[in-house]
Formats: sequence, structure tokens, C-alpha cells
Amino acid sequence: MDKLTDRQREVLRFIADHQEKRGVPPTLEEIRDHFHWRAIGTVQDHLRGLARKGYLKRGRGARRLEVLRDPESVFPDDDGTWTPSYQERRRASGRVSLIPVVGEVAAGSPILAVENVEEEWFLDRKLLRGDDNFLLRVKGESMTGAHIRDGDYLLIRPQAVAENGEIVVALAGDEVTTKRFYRHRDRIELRPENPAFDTIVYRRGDEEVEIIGKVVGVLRKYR
Amino acid sequence: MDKLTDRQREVLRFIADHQEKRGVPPTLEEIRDHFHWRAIGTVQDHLRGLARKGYLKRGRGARRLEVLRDPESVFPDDDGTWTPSYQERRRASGRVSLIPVVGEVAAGSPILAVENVEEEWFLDRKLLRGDDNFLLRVKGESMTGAHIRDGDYLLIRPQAVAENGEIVVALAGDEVTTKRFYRHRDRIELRPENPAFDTIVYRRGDEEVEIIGKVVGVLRKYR
DNA sequence: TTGACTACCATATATATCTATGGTATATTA
DNA sequence: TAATATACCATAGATATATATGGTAGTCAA
Repeated sequence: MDKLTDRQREVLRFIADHQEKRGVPPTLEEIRDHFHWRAIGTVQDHLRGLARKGYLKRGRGARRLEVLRDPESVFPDDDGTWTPSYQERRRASGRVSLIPVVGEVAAGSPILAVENVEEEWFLDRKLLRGDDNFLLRVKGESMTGAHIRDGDYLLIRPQAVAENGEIVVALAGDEVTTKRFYRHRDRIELRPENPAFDTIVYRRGDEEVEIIGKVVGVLRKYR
Repeated sequence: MDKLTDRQREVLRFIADHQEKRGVPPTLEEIRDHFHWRAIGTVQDHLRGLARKGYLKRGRGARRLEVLRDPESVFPDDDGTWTPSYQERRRASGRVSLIPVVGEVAAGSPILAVENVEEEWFLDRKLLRGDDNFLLRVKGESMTGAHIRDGDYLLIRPQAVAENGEIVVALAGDEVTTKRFYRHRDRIELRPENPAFDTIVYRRGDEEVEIIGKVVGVLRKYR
């Protein structure tokens, strides 16, 4: 069982992540682009290396990569499978829900949210509030004061109203952002939790502000 | 939300199963062969139908099919409850694990960890790393600089070693704490991420420091 | 009876994707 | 010092895969 080089490990990591997130392995071109290489041959070299060392299985045709062993993620069984007992299966059903990650939300300057299901997470229902919860990936640093980091996943409960001080996801025009919500008589404020960013203020007559939902949870994954 | 024909349902079913079993969506040829058709155009017809009715998303390139809605997976019933289908249960099992919350961990002055299972959470296995992960509830404010708050749940991967800078859960004497880990030639440092707390330094001859595990995730629930 | 949809077949063509080959430069090991 | 492996670049060409187009036949509703 040969050791991997750093670069090979990175490539394997990318393939495993891509498989996990998008549901399909990447093409060679996608790997090349991810690492900002110019030559497809570079990808071939790495794949050959990974296959030779027994970490990757290749097939012919498009997207025919299979991660055999992932140095960073260990599976329960030797063969990479996991066989849940009947009991375990029964316990799981009814206690988890499949929650979609519908895109990114800006914690910083508002960006367009990409509203399509990128991946799905099973979440314990204890974490959920009400129906139709969904997840958004945080992009940006404006809510670090509330301990929400770039890359965190926010669990959102859809609702059109919010209390002052609650953290919400809001739509202004067609831009989505997450901020702390404050409503005054004459205006609505969306306050970041980072002195480097400005509060966004909306007054009557300005463009519409729509609250998409309230942040009811945070998920973070360290690499 | 248009109804599917029987044939369309079968095709969608095949695509979903293929994705689940092989990890990749099928090619049009594979779909054709599965149904013993001779013409690839037949597959195209069905894919068009499924896409038009909103059950399937297509991309350009090979194996770019994504099942959006699976008619066999059940959504909340009228009474608000949720009856998972056999399919959904199958998908869930194997994708979640039951993770125990084994007590509290100090992010502040070390306190005794109460090592008994208080509750259990189902977590998506994408969140886990390796075996025997467990959860600890954070007590204290010393890791707020790393955006870990009082009341958060830490997902721990048991391991006895750690890299410099990683956030770990460590046992010193019989007190458990979470800190950033640094090993130097002559000493081990457990650094908080809050200027109000002091770094804990262990030298040779001092009492033992044992790393219980590494923090691989964070879960937070707002009330 | 016309139109719209389904469910097939058949073939040509475009393009996405992978393979093959050969090059450079730099480490590491024998 | 030669041999080997890594880590990249560049390009030609093969092949896997998808799209476009145009058939036939059956069903169903207007």
C-alpha cells in the first residue's frame, strides 16, 4: 500500500468530494480546471499514479473514476460498505429528513443565490423547526461576530416575518444575504456582525425586502 | 406537477437506482440496454418527458442526469407527519449514523466530562470522519474566537494524535477541555481562542495530557 | 377527424471526454 | 551518476456519448 504524495492526495480528495457533492465523479477536464492546470496530461499522470497505488479504479468512458480507499475518510467495513442492521434501519426511518442544500448565501456583499439543489443532507429532525427547512452554504465573512463562518451551512426555516435581532436570510432585489434583522417604524435594517461591513438600510419606497427565512441552525465541517 | 406515465416512472426509477448503486447516473445507452430498446431516441423521448414534467434535470456532457423528485419518496402527509417510503428508508440507512452525545466539554476552565450517553443524534455520514464519532456539548466561552459557542455541539473523531493548530478535546488528569493543540519540542500547549483565558502549558514531568479526539464538526441550534 | 401525447425505431452528426505520445524540469534513490 | 518518480505542458486523434431529425403506430380528448 504505497504512500500518496501531497498532490496525489489533493487530487483524490477532490474526486471524492466531487463524487459526494455532485453525485458523479469529475471529468478529467474538471479536475484540470479545479487545479488550474493547462494540460489534461497532468491529470492523467495523477490518475495513473493513484490507480497504480491502488487508491482509484478507472473504467473506460466518461466519469468512470471510483475512489477505492480514501485516506481521509474511513468506512466501517474493510470493503467500504456499511451494512446497517434491521434495528438500526428502523430507528433511522422517521427520525431523519432529507434536507436540500439550495445554494449559497452571501455573508458580506449580497450575491445572487444559486437556487438549485446541489446536494442533500440527512438531518436529525430534532434539529429542524417546522416543515420545508433547507440549507444554504455561507459565502463571506460578515457574520463572523455571530460565529457564522465562511463555508458553514445554515439551516433555514422559511418564514416571511422575523423578530428584531434574529438572524435571517433576506432577498433584496434578486440578491440573497444573511444578516441580523431589525425593523423600526420607518426602516428595515440588515446588520452584519463584522465591523468591516456596513449595515444595509431599507426605507419605504426603496426596493422590496423579503425575508426568506430564519436561521435555526448551523452546521460546520472541518477538513 | 404533472403525473408520470408508468413507463416514465420506470425510467426515473432506473436512473435513481443506478445513481444509488453505482454512484453515477447511467448513460443513455445504458438506459436503452436496460429496457432492451434498440433506439437511443427512445431514451431521449423519455428524458425529455421527465425533464419537462420537472422530475429530472439534464446537463450537457456525459452522465449529466439528476433526479429532482422521486415519485417513490414520500413528502409530508396531510396531517403533517411523514411516512418514509421503503425506498427512502433504504436511502437513509447507510447514509446516517446514530451518534451519541456523551456529555459536556469545557471551553474555559477544565471541568469534569460527564461520560454517559445523554441523547443520540442521527447525523449524515458525510459529516463524519471514520468510526466511533461522538458529540460533546460545549460549556464555556474560551473557543469563541474559533466560532465555537457555549451550547454548540462538537463532533469528535477519536484519535490520540493531532497536528499543530487543530482543535482537539483533551484530557488532563480527569478534566476534559477543548482547545487548539500545539506541540513543541519541550512542551504541549492547549490554547484557547479568547484573550480572556490563558494558554495551558504542559511540560515533561507534569501530569499526562491525553488527546481524546479531534473536532471535525460543529452543530448549533438556535432557539 | 384533427391535434397532442406516448412509445417506439433508425441514422447522421456534433461534441464531450479520454488516450496516446512526447516534451521539460526537478527531486529522490541506487 | 544513472535510474526512477513526480509534476507539469502541449497536441493529435480515438471513442464514448449526446443531439438532431424524421419516421411509424396507438391512444385519448376536443
